[in-house]
Amino acid sequence: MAGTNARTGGRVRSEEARDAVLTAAAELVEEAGYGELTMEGVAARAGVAKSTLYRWWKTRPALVMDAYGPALARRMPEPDTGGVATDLVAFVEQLYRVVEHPFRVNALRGLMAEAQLDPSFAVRFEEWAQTRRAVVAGLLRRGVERGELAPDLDLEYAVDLVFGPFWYRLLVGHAPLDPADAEPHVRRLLGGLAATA
Amino acid sequence: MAGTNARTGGRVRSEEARDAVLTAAAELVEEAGYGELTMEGVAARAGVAKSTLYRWWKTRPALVMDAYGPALARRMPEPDTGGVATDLVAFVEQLYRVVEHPFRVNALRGLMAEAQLDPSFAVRFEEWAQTRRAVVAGLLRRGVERGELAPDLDLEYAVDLVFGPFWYRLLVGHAPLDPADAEPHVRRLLGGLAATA
Amino acid sequence: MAGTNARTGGRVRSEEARDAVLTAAAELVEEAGYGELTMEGVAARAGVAKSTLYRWWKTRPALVMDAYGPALARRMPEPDTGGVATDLVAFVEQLYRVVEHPFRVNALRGLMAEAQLDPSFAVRFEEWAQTRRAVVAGLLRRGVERGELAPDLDLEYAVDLVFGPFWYRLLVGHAPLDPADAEPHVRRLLGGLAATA
Amino acid sequence: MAGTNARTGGRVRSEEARDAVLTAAAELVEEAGYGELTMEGVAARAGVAKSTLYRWWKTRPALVMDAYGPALARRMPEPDTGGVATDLVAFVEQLYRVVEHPFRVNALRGLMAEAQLDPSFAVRFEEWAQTRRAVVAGLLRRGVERGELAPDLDLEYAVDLVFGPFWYRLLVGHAPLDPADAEPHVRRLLGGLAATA
DNA sequence: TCGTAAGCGAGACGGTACGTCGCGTCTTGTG
DNA sequence: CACAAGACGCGACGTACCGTCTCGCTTACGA
Repeated sequence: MAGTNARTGGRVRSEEARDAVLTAAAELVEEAGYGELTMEGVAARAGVAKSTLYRWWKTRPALVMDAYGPALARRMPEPDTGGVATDLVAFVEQLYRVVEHPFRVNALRGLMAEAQLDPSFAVRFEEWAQTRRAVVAGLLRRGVERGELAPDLDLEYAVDLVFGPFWYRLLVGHAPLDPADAEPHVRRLLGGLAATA
Repeated sequence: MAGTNARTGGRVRSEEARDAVLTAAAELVEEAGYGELTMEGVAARAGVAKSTLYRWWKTRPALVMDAYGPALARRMPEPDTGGVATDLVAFVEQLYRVVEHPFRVNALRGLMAEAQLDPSFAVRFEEWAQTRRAVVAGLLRRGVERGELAPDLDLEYAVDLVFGPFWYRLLVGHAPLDPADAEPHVRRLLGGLAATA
Repeated sequence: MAGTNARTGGRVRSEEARDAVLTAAAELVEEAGYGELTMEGVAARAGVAKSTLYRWWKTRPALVMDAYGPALARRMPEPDTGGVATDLVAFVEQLYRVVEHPFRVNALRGLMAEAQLDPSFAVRFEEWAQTRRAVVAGLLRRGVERGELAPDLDLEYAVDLVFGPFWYRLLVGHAPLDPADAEPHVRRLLGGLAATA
Repeated sequence: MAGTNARTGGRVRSEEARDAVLTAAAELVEEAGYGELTMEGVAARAGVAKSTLYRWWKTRPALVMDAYGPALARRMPEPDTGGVATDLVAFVEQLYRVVEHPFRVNALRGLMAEAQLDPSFAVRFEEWAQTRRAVVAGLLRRGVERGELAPDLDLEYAVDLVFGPFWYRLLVGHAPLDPADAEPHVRRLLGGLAATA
């Protein structure tokens, strides 16, 4: 009665195969980079038929999303320390800490690239990005409610000010991302660029 | 004396072929998007041999860079109105105006994607990005000198605050870019997020 | 006591499924030709599980054999009119009449093809062919006994002279098979090619 | 001016590759049989790219036709000894001699099978068969002109009487083909089945 | 003015990966 | 047991582009 999906008959999906695929995909991204990852290669390393791959993951980015998405999302706590400054610093520090896992950086960059090249994937990618944005948006909203932030704040743009520079550095590589910069960056963000004197 | 490189004969490069290629590349990006652009396709449309293509452009992004680079770089004046606020608004407005040329957006996104997938191109792309960053950096530096901006400003990060959100919106597509937003965005940037009361 | 084979329970075979499969197979041969028939396709059209198919028919030709074998064998009376000429004409006419059922032609050609590609099926196919040869052989043997045919007749080759041209036309398609040709063909066969004058 | 095909530019076709492919195809038919031959396998053995294979041979039978056609055609002399009996015996003997090359038998059977399964190939196959039929038809026509054969001879059917039993035995395998049988077979063909007494 | 040294279109070449299809086997229910 | 469902490993399919490589032809310079 309360059955979620009404399967009747049919061999059950092999968790073994699923795990092997996700592991293989993760390993290949780590070793050779997202650009070098091929469906063929994943299937071979996982000891799995290509048809099985395509049965469950229609495209390459969908696969990597599944292999990396959880790992990437896990590291996304919603800090709630009572002050927007400390909340933001905590979040941004965690954000910048991705550089401590170069292969995750690789995956992130690859997924972002794919989203540019494949419109159908772009949709899924944006959805994922929205889940991350929601965290920061919530955090900022609390700051507004507490009167810590400008009441006329454009939340959308404010969130962009957090993620934008992060992605920009990640993608262009002109400057390093350093967790130690989280605090000064947030301070600047809150205080603005203009001279206070 | 005049010729620096010591050519001693040989057919001269065909400007006709060069133009046909760049036109074809631009058209293909416009019509089908950067992701669909292939060297094979460009050669076919341009009525040019593949060997000619590869003689002058080693890779796909190098080609698109040539086809769009000028257009992308041209519209990047260094405003100098005497005030950092007006300078910034002028620049950012111009920046956001790229959305009025959807195919340029397409090209920008494609080049960014390629930079993620092809490390050797990443270098060229970063160089190009630096030329754009230099404009903003100069503009901000003048602001500091004039005492309009905080004297301890981290120029690098400040530039990221201008370009970061721009690219982030361009790439993720969660929110539109609107030249009309240039002024409020800059105002927020200068004033910071914190409540002024 | 009544049952010869000692089945001790278990669901009984579904005649419904059997019929659905044979019908589907026949239809597919008719519609798309033997070459396009697949086990997968038959199962799908019959609304039957692949496992059921394989339980009862090991191979594609075995299936088609079951679907068409009866129809092909049925119309093969052993005429016995008292004269070899009339017997032969009756048989050959009946043989040529297969062209009135194009899908049976299709099945015959497909089975012949399969016999060339699958050695294990070739055995079954030859057995089937032998049952048909036996009819003609018997008919001819009676002719020899009655003194109508050459006493030193090579029966094997004589039978080949009946079936050979039939199959050859069926398979190569260079000339039509026409039941009306049965009589002249038999006359020529009996009289030989050499001038009688 | 008299140029047969007006090629202008383009790398010339590699005879090396062509030969490697035809050799590989021939070897594979010999070793494993026509049914086991795959485009993939031929390409691998020939050390040639699959794309090269498909560039020149659209289908598997087209390839085997090219690999075996010449060999099969070479052995097809047009005997002209002055008498239809000796002409026929010479031809038929040569025909039956194919059994001395089991792999050619394999190829012939495979091609015949393919012609049944692939309508588009059937056309090419019939054309090839016609070239062989023409030889026998010519031979018989001379016999008619010389008064050796019945003047009202149905040439088409007469040719079928030569090839039909040959193919029938080749395909069904119920009886061996023996070059030594050529003479008696032809004798029977000319004299007919009916008792001469 | 003529030879040499490019550039050019054409297009074949060896490759790699693509995404699909059908195979025959298997593992689940349920009847 | 039979059966529907359907996932699985497998192998070949035919296609698309890749980047490289001959070809024969066409320019332009400079000796």
